[in-house]
Amino acid sequence: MKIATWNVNSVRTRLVQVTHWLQENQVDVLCLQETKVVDESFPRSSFTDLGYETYIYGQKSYNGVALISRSPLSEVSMSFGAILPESIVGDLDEQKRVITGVLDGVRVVNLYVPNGSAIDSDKYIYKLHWLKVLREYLQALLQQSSSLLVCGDFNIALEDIDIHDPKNRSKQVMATDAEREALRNVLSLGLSDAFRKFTQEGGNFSWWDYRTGAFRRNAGWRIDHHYVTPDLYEQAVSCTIDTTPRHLTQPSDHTPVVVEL
DNA sequence: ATGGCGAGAGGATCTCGA
Repeated sequence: MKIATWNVNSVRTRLVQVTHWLQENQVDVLCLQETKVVDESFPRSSFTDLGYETYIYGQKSYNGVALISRSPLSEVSMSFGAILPESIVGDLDEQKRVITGVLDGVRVVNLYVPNGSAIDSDKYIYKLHWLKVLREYLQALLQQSSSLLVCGDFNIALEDIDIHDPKNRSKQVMATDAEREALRNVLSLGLSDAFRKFTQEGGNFSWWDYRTGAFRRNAGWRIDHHYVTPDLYEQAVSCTIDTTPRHLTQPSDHTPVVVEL
């Protein structure tokens, strides 16, 4: 089973690139983030024409996630509120960032973690709170299923080797101690980084800033991840970053990460 | 040290991303 995660930065702008990639890379589930489109306007037929099922959860202009699956998924749900009580979720579901479904006994969770903007901003506080609620959400899912694959754009580089230039990282959003601690607290549920089963070296990134020629310089960050429970970690046979789409003209600033179980 | 680029909304120039 192959699962891919890709923040496409607008599914409509990237539609040709995404469908082409899907034809070249026969993944079972493609997890999209930042689709940036309401459900009524999601380009479903481009995917159904290729034989894929679409499960979408979008909003106007911002955020939005989708599962593109070769086989029908079961137990599909969107939002924290589908699993957790309103008293815990509060208003977090106003931003569409969570979708999940089950394929062959594996629960796939597709996340678009908040960016956080800047330290000391309200959005940074929001991000840390969101990660606390994420832990509750995943804990609830783990009570239903022991095989969990949590992937997406986490907007966090967990280790210094996940950043091209880690100096000053303590002041940089996506790399602060508080963000890393919040993510490690999530992973303490029993989730491990599938990519690090196979690759220990730095210099492997999944996002490069559009500005300053960051991709040419490989000045990137590894912030798109596949975190899996021990059974799936054992089953994983590869986890790779496909930089091919990032070379295209008018690319997303992220590139796909693929895990094979 | 700062800003760089790109997308959406809307119809000039904002906000937002990371």
